[in-house]
Amino acid sequence: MHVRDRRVKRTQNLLAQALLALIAEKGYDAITIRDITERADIGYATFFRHYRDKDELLRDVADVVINELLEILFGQQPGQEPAAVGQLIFRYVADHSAVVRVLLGSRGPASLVQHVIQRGSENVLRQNKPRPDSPVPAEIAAHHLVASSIALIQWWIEHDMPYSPEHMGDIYRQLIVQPTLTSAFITDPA
Amino acid sequence: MHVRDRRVKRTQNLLAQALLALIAEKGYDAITIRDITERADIGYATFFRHYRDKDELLRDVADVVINELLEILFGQQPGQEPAAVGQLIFRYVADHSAVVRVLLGSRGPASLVQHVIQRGSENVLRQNKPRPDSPVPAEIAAHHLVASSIALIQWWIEHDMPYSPEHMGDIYRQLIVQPTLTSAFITDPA
DNA sequence: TCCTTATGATATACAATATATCATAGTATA
DNA sequence: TATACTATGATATATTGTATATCATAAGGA
Repeated sequence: MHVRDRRVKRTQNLLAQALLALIAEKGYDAITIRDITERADIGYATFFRHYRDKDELLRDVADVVINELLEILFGQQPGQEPAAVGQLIFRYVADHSAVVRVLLGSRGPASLVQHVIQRGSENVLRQNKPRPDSPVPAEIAAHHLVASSIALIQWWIEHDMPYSPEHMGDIYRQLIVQPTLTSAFITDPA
Repeated sequence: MHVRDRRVKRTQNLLAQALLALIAEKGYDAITIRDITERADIGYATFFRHYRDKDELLRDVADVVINELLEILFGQQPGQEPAAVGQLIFRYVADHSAVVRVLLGSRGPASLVQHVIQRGSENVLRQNKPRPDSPVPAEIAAHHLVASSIALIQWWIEHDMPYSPEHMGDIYRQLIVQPTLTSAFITDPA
């Protein structure tokens, strides 16, 4: 597989850049393929010579970022200090925040989940007293609590609920509630 | 505000039921408004007399579930045992799994995030040894690790990165890595 | 240079959204 | 129960966006 035709590379690059710019401007759903091709200054029909639809283009753009992040997370030799990985992740995100923001910025019905997390977090903050000396801000802890609860529910549902609600309640407490409360909130002695 | 016109109630109910059924059949994106109205046996134009678009109908359906879940989580008197809340959540989800599955079932670009979580989880499982006696299954722990990492990144990005990568690395370790590793995996003594 | 192929411009078929109109049937309320 | 109200169904239509085909031209690879 030699070097691709320069024209193909150029076109796909222009389309990718145009998509990212447009998402930042008006969100993914509102974008038409004509929007993309006009912004990229590319013929409309040319789009379909490269991608079946918008989603396929987005996937192509995302793959680059995904692979780099996975490389950071798991590309290192085993036995290396895993303590620094956290910093590496957030440094990478900071360096590529424009793209990451676009890829994580959910909208449409997906923003429903975001809405739930938002409302849930506010409730958590309202009903818990933050621990003053904690390095974990209460706002982050609340967001973490709700977001990972939803993720856990999501896993359970998508795997057809293989464990009982009681068992899941245990997991939920051990993996999410207990660590979050002890590290960021003042636990109420019942 | 008296009781609404029975016809309105009936129409909106039929539309909601039709939407849920169709999502389960072929996914949200593939559904057209004509699909919904035909399934509901409702005139096409009638849809727009109630909702601006598909998303508005979905939001309407979702609000019911969201409010019930928040009620379970935060509707109780303070000072009550918070240990049982986990069970309550998962019991509720089990009882309403059809709807919850639909609402959490991400689509379009949102499914990109799901894809990343999937790939990330596989890597975590590959590179860590599960603790045999843990009540937390390795598969769940891996999913939790990756999903809540992404959620944390999402919070950071959406709040314009108010803390340094080093600080976020600390939070990440304390809130996510350390609890997950100690409860489900055999920690490698460096 | 010569052959290949990607692109631009254009036309067209098609699907889906969104709105308007009007007769009819179902509802609320006095 | 009679009356005024309004939601609905059926239909037509304008508009927008997708997807594909064709052909001349320009750019690229060997």
